[in-house]
Amino acid sequence: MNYWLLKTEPAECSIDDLAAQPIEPMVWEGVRNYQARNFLRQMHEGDEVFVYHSSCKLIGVAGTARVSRSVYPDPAQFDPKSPYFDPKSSRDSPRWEAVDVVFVQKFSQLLSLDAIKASPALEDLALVKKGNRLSVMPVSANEWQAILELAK
DNA sequence: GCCAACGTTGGC
DNA sequence: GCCAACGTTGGC
Repeated sequence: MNYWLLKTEPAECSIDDLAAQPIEPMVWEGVRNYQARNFLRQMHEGDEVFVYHSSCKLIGVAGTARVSRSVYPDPAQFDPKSPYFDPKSSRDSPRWEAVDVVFVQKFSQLLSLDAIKASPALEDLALVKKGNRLSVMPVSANEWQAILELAK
């Protein structure tokens, strides 16, 4: 079992949107960065993920979800109406990947980016490394536990 | 809106 | 394959 952090803009897909469909999986589409895509490829069914709200007022980890379907071609890349459409991609050789995730929990209080930065246990978290803008990144087992503790 | 820190593109 | 120009991310 592995742990991950997925960034999302809550205006697009928030922890509340996930919570609103506790049974139906959410298609995690639109990742358009090769390094992030390569992490998607390493995700397995059952892996747990932090849902991180970015580009918004309350920045931080809002809750957790679980991978319910491992990697498959991102349907949005084939859809001309989608903002994630990629004309250079084809069904024969898709460029981009998606996974499905299902809601697990919303933290009673969002764990802010400030609190994450202030935690010595999280100083190596990829999220707070200088210049890291990946929307999909790995989280170690220790970091996973540390964040859960801080979110209590 | 600013801007640092990237990633991507395309001419050469 | 180099690299300048350009685009994007995302916190502030």
